[in-house]
Amino acid sequence: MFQKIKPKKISDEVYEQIKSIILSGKLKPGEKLPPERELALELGVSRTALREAIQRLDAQGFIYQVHGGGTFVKTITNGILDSAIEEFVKRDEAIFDLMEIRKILETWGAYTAAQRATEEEISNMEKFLNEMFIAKERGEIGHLSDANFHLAISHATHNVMLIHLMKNLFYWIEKVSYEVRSRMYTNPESHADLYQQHTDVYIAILERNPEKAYNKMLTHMEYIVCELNRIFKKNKKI
Amino acid sequence: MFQKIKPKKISDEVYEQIKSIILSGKLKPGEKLPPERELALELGVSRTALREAIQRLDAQGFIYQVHGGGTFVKTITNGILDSAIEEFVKRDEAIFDLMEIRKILETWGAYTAAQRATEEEISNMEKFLNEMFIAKERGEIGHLSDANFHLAISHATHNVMLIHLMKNLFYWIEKVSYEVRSRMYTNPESHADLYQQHTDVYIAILERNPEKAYNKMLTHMEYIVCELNRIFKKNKKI
DNA sequence: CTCTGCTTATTGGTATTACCAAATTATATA
DNA sequence: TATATAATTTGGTAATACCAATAAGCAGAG
Repeated sequence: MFQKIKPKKISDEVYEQIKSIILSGKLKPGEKLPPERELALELGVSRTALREAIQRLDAQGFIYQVHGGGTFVKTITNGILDSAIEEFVKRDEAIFDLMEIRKILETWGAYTAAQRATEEEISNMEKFLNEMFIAKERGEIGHLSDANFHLAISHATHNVMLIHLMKNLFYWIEKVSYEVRSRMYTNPESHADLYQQHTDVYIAILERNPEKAYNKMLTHMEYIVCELNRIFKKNKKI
Repeated sequence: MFQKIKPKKISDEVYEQIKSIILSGKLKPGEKLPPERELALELGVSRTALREAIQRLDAQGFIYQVHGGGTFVKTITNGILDSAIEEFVKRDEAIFDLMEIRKILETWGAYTAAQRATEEEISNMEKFLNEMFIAKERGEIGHLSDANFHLAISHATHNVMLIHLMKNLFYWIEKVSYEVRSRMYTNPESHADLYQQHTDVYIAILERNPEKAYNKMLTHMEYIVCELNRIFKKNKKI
């Protein structure tokens, strides 16, 4: 009934106004904003509050500033700059933290999928497995099918939290798959190894063998971590 | 041959330093940064330059500020969990899916904490364990200490992603603890059982026994799920 | 007329000081 | 022990000053 009142900072209001003007097209990419001192007067605020708004606009990729030159609207084709989670996952170290999380979630996921998967869900896994095979034969990377295969397994757990988690992590799962797969692009044997590992997981789920599914997924995850260690030339405790 | 020289603003350097500290896990979600005047002195910059850095960190989702209260590290994994959390809000039963995920994350967490915990982290766990004891003696519910104890274990894994995820889930962990504990409020024996389970986990970590820590946490989690089943009078596949 | 170098003006970046306002903590009182 | 009040802490904004990078204007040489 009652909404919590969140008082707005002056710099927040300035930020919203300038952002709105940019997004509406009134200020176009490359165009210059009025000089800070002038704009502050126009808005009826101090340079401090204006600059704080401008820092936020800068951080999110709307504008850029040239010392002594002026403040300009950025072209938005580059998109908004990375959020905190994107900055976080971008780092090599975070990939290993993510792999630790994935290992525990996805081994359990395989175990539980072997118990709970419907025929349709198993078919869905097979579909992505087939796509990986085709990609292998064609010399394609196949990272999208790989990530989708893992997502299909999480669906088969019927755990809505895991499904949401895996869906939201999908972009980074795909990225990891890409990193690993593009390195073994030229090595058909590794490609075949990877395909075999996914097949082993699939067969264990098909056989309704939870322990086997768990172990096969564990083997796969550890293989990925090894490859990542090789790629990043790092040693991380797992 | 020649690289374009991009001079760094002071506020950019401040931003990079604070960001790095957060991403590395040295500052954990919910933790407070030093007050601005103090931090500016420490960094040897003006409050103006510091605040400009802080606005950028805020804009990207690393930190948040409370007027009169302080500057705090934000949970970075909000985007990963928001849609899953919406499920709990909609359906009470979804809490069982959360418990499944907690079971696997926290058993691994206990295992890994037993391997990696520093003395300070173990002390921190003990602090919350003591608070639970005092709550038990005083006939208080003690759900906040309970949830903090679990969070402290996740801190000891040194997995930054898990730390943020567990902090995101803190409210729900606390809520589960409250539901379970307030039912056994009048039953001193159950209260003692719960305290004992937490103590067992703590001792296993103190003893640096990963397998034992894992098993004690598993026992604890299964106990909680049983209690929740009783409370919800529901039968859910585990 | 064009190019180069120098000077001046403009504009972003930071520092300092002061004060306001919201939250937190400490203290006094019922 | 609980509540109300006062004091302190801490973020938010304003004003002023000055530094530093860029842009624009101008003079002189070729």
